[in-house]
Amino acid sequence: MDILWDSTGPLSANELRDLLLDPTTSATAKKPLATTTILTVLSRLEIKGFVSRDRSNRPHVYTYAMSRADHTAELMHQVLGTVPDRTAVLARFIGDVSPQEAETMRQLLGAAAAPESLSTVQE
Amino acid sequence: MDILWDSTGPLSANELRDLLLDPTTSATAKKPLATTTILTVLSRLEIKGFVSRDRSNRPHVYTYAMSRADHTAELMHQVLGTVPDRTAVLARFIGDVSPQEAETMRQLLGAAAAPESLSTVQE
DNA sequence: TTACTCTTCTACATCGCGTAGAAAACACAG
DNA sequence: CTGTGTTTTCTACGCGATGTAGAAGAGTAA
Repeated sequence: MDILWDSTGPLSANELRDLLLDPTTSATAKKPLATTTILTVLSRLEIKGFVSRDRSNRPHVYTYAMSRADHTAELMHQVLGTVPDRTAVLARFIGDVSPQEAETMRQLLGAAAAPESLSTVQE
Repeated sequence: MDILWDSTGPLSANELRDLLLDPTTSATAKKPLATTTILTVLSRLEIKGFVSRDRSNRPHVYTYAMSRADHTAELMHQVLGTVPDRTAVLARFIGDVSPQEAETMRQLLGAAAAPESLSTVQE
């Protein structure tokens, strides 16, 4: 569901529907969906704050409210937030990342060492 | 649901039921649940591999199959696995942890630097 | 064998989600 | 203005997961 959307930019329901048929943009080749289906889904996503829509022009165009990376990171934080012992979880988590990713994280952490430089890079 | 369980050790359904009433052990003060309810839930959790049960003695006792920390960490990995650009997500994720936690992670990463020392500490 | 405890089976309501039809709201050509 | 095609909203259905529990079956100690 989110998968469909998380890839592209501002789109109308019909454009989105077409993209879903296109194997180039949609990994899992889908069967055609009714436009209303798309609309419904988008509405629900809007309610949940995952997408924002521009109502000014008739074919409303929708945009994600949060980049996929942001959203996923938030999810991870949420998951992490469900436990009392965050450190233990982080230990397990880190124990399971690939060496490359560990390196990546080390760098990221090094960079964000000072609380001042919290300006996360916008992609 | 998991919340109820994730706190304690090997328990029987009835013990668990009682614990759920006890505000000491259960954060959100609940209303009494039927024992069968507990059993049902435990069975379902067993099917999903979240708990294991000892059938040898009559009041079967149940234990979590995975520590909460492990489970949560796994969840986080799962979430992370849903995206193509893991680095971006990690960047956001790390950008949002508290300085203390960042420090913790730095240490954890330092420790696990060499691929040999993958022996995650068992709690 | 009985009486009591524990477990399994079955069931029902609710919820989120994927899907879409019917109807309402629009917008533009005549 | 009015019809006609497009877009959006309302409503709905099926499905699977989940919370809840009663009825019935299995075990066990007396």
